[in-house]
Amino acid sequence: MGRRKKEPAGAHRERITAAAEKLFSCKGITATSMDEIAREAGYSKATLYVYFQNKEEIVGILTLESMKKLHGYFTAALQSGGSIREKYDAVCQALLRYSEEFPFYFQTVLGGINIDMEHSKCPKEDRETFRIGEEINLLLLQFFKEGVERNVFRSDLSPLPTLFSFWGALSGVIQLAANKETYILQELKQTRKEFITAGFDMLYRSIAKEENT
Amino acid sequence: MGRRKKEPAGAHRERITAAAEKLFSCKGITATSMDEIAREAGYSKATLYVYFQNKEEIVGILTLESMKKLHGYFTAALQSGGSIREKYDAVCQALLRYSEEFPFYFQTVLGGINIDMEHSKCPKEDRETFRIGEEINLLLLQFFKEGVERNVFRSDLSPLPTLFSFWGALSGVIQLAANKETYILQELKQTRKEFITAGFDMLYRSIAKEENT
Amino acid sequence: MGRRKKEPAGAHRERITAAAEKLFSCKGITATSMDEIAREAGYSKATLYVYFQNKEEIVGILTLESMKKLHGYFTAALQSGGSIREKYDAVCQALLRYSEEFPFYFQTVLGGINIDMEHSKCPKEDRETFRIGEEINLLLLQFFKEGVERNVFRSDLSPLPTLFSFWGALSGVIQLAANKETYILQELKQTRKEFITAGFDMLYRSIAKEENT
Amino acid sequence: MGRRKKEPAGAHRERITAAAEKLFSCKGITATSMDEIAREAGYSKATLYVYFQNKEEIVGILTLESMKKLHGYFTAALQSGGSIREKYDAVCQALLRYSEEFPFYFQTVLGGINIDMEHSKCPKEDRETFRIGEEINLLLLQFFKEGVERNVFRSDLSPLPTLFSFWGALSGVIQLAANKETYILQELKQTRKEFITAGFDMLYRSIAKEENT
DNA sequence: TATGAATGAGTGTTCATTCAT
DNA sequence: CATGAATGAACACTCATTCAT
Repeated sequence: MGRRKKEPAGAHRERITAAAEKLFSCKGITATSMDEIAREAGYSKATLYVYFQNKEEIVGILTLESMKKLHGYFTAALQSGGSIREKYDAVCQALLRYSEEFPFYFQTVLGGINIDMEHSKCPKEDRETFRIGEEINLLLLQFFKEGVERNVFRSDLSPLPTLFSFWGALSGVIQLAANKETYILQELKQTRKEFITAGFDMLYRSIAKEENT
Repeated sequence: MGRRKKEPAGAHRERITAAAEKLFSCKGITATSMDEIAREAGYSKATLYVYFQNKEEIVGILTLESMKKLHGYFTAALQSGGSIREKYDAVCQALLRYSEEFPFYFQTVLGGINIDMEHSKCPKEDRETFRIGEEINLLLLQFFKEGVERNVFRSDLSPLPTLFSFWGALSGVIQLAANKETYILQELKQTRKEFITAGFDMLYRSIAKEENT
Repeated sequence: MGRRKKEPAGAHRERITAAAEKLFSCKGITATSMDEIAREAGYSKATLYVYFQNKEEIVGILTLESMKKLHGYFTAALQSGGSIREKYDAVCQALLRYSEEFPFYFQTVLGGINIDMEHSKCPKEDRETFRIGEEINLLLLQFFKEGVERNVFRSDLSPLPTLFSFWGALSGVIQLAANKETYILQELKQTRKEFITAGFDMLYRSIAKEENT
Repeated sequence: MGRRKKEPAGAHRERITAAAEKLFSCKGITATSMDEIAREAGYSKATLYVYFQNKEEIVGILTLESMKKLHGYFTAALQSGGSIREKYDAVCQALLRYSEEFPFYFQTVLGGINIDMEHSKCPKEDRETFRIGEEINLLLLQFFKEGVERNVFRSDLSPLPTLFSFWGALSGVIQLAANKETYILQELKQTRKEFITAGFDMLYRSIAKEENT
């Protein structure tokens, strides 16, 4: 009868999420079946349902984890003392790194996080993901405002819309670079990294004051 | 029951692709079944396979069609006499319009068109899609060069990489605006159109000469 | 085999059967999983199999227990001194009470108890259930005979078949009342109890002598 | 396996419902899987879903069909000119016959038909089943009233509640007879039919005027 | 040409049960 | 004794695709 304390969620959950993450990265989320995750993790399919309620929960947990990492990357990028421009580069690199580590959540994060996230019905992982997303927005917003105060970023832009537009643009460049890597290499004679770096550079002008470009 | 009159096979194909397009736009490509397409088009499911090898071919054809339309939109946008800025706006609106009319091909076009497109194995529709994509690139490249020549666009940017980066950025803004419409409305107090227009504006600075912003 | 010096294993079994009974009453037998029983009882799922061979055994034990209760109810109903009619009412109320306390065993008891009950293969609980069922039959049979002797019940009916028919009829009325409670309320403007009481009344005439109705 | 030739529309549906009915009768509805129905009908499982939306639809159709038959049996029983008593017997036999042909719908009909049947959401088969059930009620109600008018049935009973009680009692006798057939044979030395007939007889007294018993 | 008929290979999910520790 | 871990077998349902006619 002695109730056990909540154990630090088992190594099983991690093995399973690791397998799922691997497959999701390769083939995408919907194209990955629970059967495949089970096989990859070395369990039977039924075992997955011992540790997770359903596929959605696995996806949700992985999305949350990725979001936490992204938050960490951004925090690190912005805490590094340095010029606004240096921080800008660090932020861009942070998002790039994230997109490489979590290609499919990158899409989800770009695309899917929706309205009622903070409201009732959805699983707590998703709500937490949303909350961290909001924190990230705040982080970047403060950075933008700092840039404006330091006279580096343009002061005629309203911060929040700019932040969102910029986020979209940055993600778009990264996504395109990922999707057309070979094409870029062949036609532009550039590596993906070179291409993206040039893209980040280009986008910098859209928010920087003229004298700082 | 109703045997059709003899019609050019093309008419059947068009009826089918029209039905498919309608459904794809509403529910997405993977969420649309061949059954539904057949019902919508007024044919039996088996008939679809008389006119198309498989679902992929239908998607490919529709992608090609959408690409042709995009080409048309861009051509029109650039032929309209006007300032570079006016053409810039027209080009942006063209892409926006395309993204609204063909939300799912927009993603495909952004994301999926791949390496061996010009090579052997893939269906000729996909190759044609690729070819028109190349033409679009050319179109936009000429516009960019014209802008540079007219001293409106920056001359320190290498044209082709800039074109691609910009394409990615633009698409990213449009995509984000579509995905987060409600969020934007609630948090930014902006309609999607307002948000996107501001985004296009912002991005203009990334390629325009300082004195022209 | 004197080996139960320590914790009475019976206590565990009781906790488990109590949990099972609670859930069976709420959701039905098949809709209740071993997982839920274990959770409700505060044990691990595997532990259930320490104390019970399988789910069937739990059901069997609970059925037996319910049968014992029914036996008790009938005994009490018949021991209360009183007229035949009063005892009749008490017996009916006893069955009604049982059907309310054990809705699912009621169905089992009505429906399922079968042929080879007294023979070899089936678990001893089921055999015991059967035996008590027989005792109940005896009890009711004596009551019927008493009624005949006292000139209250008709003497032209052969006791055993009448008993069974009557048992079926009574159960049928109770069952229908339970299943159509809402319907009865809406169409008949009667509560379930009122309906059932009237039903018991009606059925009384089928066995009572004319001058006693 | 082998492909079928063209057949009159609905032949497939009939083959499938026939197979389903057979299995439902043997093993019960929930214990019968779509796989088994398919095998029994000589189709693949997927084929079932060509002809029926889901398992529920099959059940619903079969329930409706059985209800129609029951309605027919009752109508025939009541149209046969004859005394009230003769009609009474015919009605009882009709229900008995129904219970033999459709043992599981018998249970459903006894038990499950519920409140909102006539309302919005449920499939049209279920609504139709409900409607026919209502018609049956009317039929039997008229019969009861006729019996009262002809001074054969007791006039002190309110018709509708009596009808329902009686329906429950009758069904209960039939059900018990079906479930305990062997037991009855062994202990009562009666065939099921004999037992049931005696039961019907017994129940007749519960509604008949004394002088008519 | 057009289709009615049919299905293999999945999909996520559930659950009673086993067994090493 | 108790359980954490694991699973085989089943479930209802889906869908792109095939083929005889």
